[in-house]
Amino acid sequence: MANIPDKPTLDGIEERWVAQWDSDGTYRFDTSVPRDGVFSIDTPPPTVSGSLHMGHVFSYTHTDTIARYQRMRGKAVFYPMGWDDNGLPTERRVQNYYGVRCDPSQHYTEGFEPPFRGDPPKNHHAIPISRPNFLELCDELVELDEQVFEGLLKRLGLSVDWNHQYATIDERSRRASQRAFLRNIARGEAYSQEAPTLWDVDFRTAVAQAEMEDRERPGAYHKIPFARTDGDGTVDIDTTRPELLAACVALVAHPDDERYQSLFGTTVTVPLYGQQVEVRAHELAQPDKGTGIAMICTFGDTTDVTWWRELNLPMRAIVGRDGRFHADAPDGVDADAYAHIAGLSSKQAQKVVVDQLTAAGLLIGEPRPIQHPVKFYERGDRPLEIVTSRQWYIRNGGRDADLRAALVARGGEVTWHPGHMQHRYDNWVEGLNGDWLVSRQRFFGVPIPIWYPLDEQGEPRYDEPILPDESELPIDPSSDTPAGYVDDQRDQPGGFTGDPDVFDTWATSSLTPQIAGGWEEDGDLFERVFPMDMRPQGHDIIRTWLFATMTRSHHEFGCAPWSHAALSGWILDPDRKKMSKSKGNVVTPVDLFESYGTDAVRYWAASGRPGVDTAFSEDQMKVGRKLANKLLNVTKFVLQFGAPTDDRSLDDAVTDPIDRSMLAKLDGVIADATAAFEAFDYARALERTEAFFWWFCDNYVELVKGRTYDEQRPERANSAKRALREALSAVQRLFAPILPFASEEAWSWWNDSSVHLAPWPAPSSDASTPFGDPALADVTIEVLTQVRRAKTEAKRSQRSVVEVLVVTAPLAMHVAIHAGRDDLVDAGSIRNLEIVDGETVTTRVTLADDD
RNA sequence: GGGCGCGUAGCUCAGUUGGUUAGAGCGCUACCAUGACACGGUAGAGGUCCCGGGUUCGAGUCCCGUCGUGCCCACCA
Repeated sequence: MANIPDKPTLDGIEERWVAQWDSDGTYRFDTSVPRDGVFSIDTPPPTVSGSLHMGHVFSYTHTDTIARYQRMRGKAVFYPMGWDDNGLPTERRVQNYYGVRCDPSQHYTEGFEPPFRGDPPKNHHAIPISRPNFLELCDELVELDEQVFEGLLKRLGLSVDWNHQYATIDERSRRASQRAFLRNIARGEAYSQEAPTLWDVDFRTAVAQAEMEDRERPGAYHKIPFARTDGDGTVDIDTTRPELLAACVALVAHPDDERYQSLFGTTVTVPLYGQQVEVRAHELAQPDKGTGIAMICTFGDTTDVTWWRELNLPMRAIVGRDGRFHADAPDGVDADAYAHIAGLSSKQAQKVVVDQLTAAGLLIGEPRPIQHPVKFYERGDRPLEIVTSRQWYIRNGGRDADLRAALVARGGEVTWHPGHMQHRYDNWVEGLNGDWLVSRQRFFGVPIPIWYPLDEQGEPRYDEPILPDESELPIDPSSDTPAGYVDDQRDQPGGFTGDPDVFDTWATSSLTPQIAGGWEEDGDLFERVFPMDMRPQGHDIIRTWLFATMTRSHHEFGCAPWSHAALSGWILDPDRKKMSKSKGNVVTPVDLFESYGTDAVRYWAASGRPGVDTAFSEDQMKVGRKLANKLLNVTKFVLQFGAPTDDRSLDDAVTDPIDRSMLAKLDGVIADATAAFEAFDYARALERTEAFFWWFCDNYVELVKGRTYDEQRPERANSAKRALREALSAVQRLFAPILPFASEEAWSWWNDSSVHLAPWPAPSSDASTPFGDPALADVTIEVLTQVRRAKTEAKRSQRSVVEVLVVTAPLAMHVAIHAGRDDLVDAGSIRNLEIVDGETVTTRVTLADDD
């Protein structure tokens, strides 16, 4: 305390304060505080297999400002950190880092040493290793990555309580994930089903609706004639997927379509393959598309699935899980014709079929190229196929209007920041067309905790799954044995088999409030933090993370998992395009922390309003650095006068109307900043505080500086000193959530404990009896500005002396000018001041000659 | 096709129930070493608030429409 450096500097303060906060436990969550004194945050777990990028810096800063504000308001802030290490990105990173690949057929090797730790040579062939060995390497690498991330996030100044950490693949998460799922099953909210499923043929896994995206791809309409069975000519259809003719099970047209009325119920013959299919009517058929009549295949797209299901059509599946056409022809299909496409990929098959059609004269005209949206897995490179497979689902309203309505209503229980983001949630939930597919055919993930009995033929009895007891969790059904069986019975007729699949990563990350809050593990903690106060996240994952979390909480607890959802925007390149990964990595966050200081980078982040896409701007960081620097310097200035010795109240000690005016203005700023933070609008709070701060430094401080130095009149000097310290204290605390390092540094020069544990500033007066007139000082400042202008225009120093200043002002303002008269004379170096009556505030400045 | 944003100074953006002369920062220009700060300070130039209607005494702000732009969703024959 009272340890003011001669030359304040921002350099090195991050390292110093991070260490101090760590050792002081400044951000430790007080586990004894009851729920209503807690502010809990459902922190997004970053994917640790990537690198920290500007998007993290941006959105984590936003959350941190709210956390710090709430802490200063006296809340016990539960601010945990999670690591998302569950899923494909980790799987890939482990492969690339160690030069291995997971091969479930391999046996576990005790003490396995990977061939490389980092950067295997390009020509290295990945070594196949067992699933347990692979998972061990995952754990090892994830641990390393997490340490790096923790260091970076501390450097960013996050006020996380590092005692509360979890990883989405750790034992606690696996247990929570399996437990929640078993309860979903018990209540009928989860079920397995053999059904057509969107399938990525490269990843060999099923894909959920939330993970799909449309991409515009070139295609072509092929017009193909189907011979009417009654011999009365042909029915021409348009298709972009002629290779699926063998999978055709019906034709369909709209029930009201005049052209096809007479055809409904009749049959036609599929060209090349000869199967007879019926012409059916369905509302989804669009008369204006193609010829208005379409072929239904099993399956070309999701509409086919709907038609197939609703019209009770037969199945002629031809595409396998590897993306290749089955070896054998489906029922009713000419085997010789089918042999031409057996074993081919869709793309190869299309070429063959088109050639055959052309040769047979069955292609009407040329194919007409079009651009059309095609469904892809968001990580995939080839269009999704639809294959039939057994999968697990969790009900999410996609097939149940009541549940859907209930989930939309849950969305209404959450306050959205910004509010319009709720539309995206509603939009998504209302557009669901199926339940949530949670099983994935991957290795690294939380295993689905299910076994199946095998019948005498060795076939699983899926309708009688064997479930573990909750007390056994987490389990891995591929290595653990269910109660009542011995391990020798695994995969034997009459024995059992483990479900080979793992959960979708969202099935686990949808439980972050439960995992972080200690659900069923630490009941005392859980009661204090759940439902949580805040879910911060990107708006791009409303349909996945946010909705999934809502769904799980709805099923398990019958409530929304949080009361506020804060959606952050994107980082854009300076040219307003979405910032690409490659560009974002050119300048790393750490480089920026070192160039401008962390506070400066946070200043840039906090100037991006909630939910608004924000341009990356080093210029803004420069401004932030300037601001942080100014905060240190003005603190030094104010504190150099020493602590006032009188013990009078602020109201008694601050006697000068200019000082009281400043404090009244400050009260307004505190009220605005508080209201803004209450509405999660850190950007507005910053803006208000910053505007006041520059006004304070440039005008108020300059105006009262002379008086503060004036030892001849201690009463007047004391008023200024008290007002300066009062304002400084408030400003440091107002900035603390945004600029935690500079605020702490400046605060530490005259306080013993952390600014981050100091109470959020309160107005020094209430609205009914204001401290003063906030506008009063501005009259004097306006006159001072005009004097400065005169000096600038005369190209003279601001210190040059004004021989005579004549101020013209309306009579009503004379009181204000008289109030600031002495300060004005001092700040403007004015020898003679006259005040006369007039319409507006104008000045006539007569400068003294240079000496 | 449905939904949601955004369009204010060269740039990035404020502008909270409609209320005098539309603001800030950056950038630009000129000037100043003044006792907290040269990682400083002072001032200046710069705007048909996308366009067109309407409501109103009064519209950047409210209503209708057009245009531009971005995102989300959608059954893709």
